[in-house]
Amino acid sequence: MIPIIQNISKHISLTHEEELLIISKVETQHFKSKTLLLNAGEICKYSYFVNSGLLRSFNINDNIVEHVLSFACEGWWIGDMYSLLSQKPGNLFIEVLEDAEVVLLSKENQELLYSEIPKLERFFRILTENSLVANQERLMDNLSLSAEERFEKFCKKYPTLIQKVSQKHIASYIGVTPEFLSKMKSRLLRK
Amino acid sequence: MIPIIQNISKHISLTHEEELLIISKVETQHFKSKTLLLNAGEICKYSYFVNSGLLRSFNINDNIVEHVLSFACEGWWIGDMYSLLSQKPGNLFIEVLEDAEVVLLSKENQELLYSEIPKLERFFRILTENSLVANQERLMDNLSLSAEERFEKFCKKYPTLIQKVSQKHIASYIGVTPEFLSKMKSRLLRK
DNA sequence: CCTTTTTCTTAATCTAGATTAAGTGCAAAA
DNA sequence: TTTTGCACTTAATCTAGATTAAGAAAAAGG
Repeated sequence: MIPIIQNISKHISLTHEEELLIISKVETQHFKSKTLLLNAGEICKYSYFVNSGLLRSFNINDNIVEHVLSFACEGWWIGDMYSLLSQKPGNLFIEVLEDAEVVLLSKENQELLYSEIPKLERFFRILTENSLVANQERLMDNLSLSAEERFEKFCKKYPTLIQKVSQKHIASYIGVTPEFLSKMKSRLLRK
Repeated sequence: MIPIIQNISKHISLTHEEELLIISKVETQHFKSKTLLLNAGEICKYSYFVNSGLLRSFNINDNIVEHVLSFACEGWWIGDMYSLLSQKPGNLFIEVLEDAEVVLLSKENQELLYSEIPKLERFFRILTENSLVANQERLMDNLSLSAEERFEKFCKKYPTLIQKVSQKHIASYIGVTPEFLSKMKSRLLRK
């Protein structure tokens, strides 16, 4: 079964015609590691659904430090929500970390699909709600937990990512320097 | 015009019957300052829409330190999204900071309204999307900006809240101690 | 009105995590 | 095979912001 249809079917049920319509409105592309799907300053045109491989979104602040907003591997959606919704230039980069097969859904087609298949409003509502819940938890964790606690939580929550993602990107995600993460790791091992 | 209908009408258009149906499914209540609408450990039953007054949601970590997740004044929605969606006990408190008139929409009625007025899926999708965008920005700001920059951004973004919200709650929202916010303020004034 | 409680300020001291710097290991290019 | 460039480690030093403490100011409550 086609992964993106499978993903959507987790929350709503689709007729065969609806499935075909959706498939006709997306395109699948392959990207090599290190490709930038989106550059800061650009307007985000697509929602991306990952069939295989690994992506990340991040920004770069005034001091030229990168901060990872999210990772996306198999079965995850990624994009620059701000830019996609407002159709203004965003601050996010989206980069391929491991050769990836990605399904692209353009904003226009997404809106077209909303009008053809109103149930999709529900699907994306639920998707966004879950994303918001995860984001709120991460925000509160950043406010109230120590770096070590955040790291341990990350390991428990995303065991598959720890294998795949380089340490410096994990450091950036949990909000510490790579040096400090390295220090924490050896401290944790010594226990 | 009824504020909650006005709010919903910002994103979708409602017939008169639909308006009446919505109104019949919500209840309006008055709460005194310091009332807790929700306690950590409880299951959140309602989405709250603020007609007047001021609320905040916050959690308390192991060290008994409070962290503000959000404020809500006139025209804003608030709730414990995690608990509301999962119907599991949450970690958020929702407290009244200024005597408030609040519209309560129960989860059951919200779902009933989704089936009666499918357009509402769209409304809450958009509401959640906007909330997610704001949350992502705040998260990235916490990762990449200094406390002073976060404070200045807060002042620009929520000029009305600065008047109403006590300094210790603003400190908690931007992620510093009240002492340090006080120090920053006098430092900024000296410039 | 006065009393009590809470918020805010100021200042000294402390620390988690940043910065800087130097070195190691390893894979890709050449 | 050498070289070049990352990713990671370790360690010394530094700093933004926390903690502690105590007084001043404001607000709440009788």
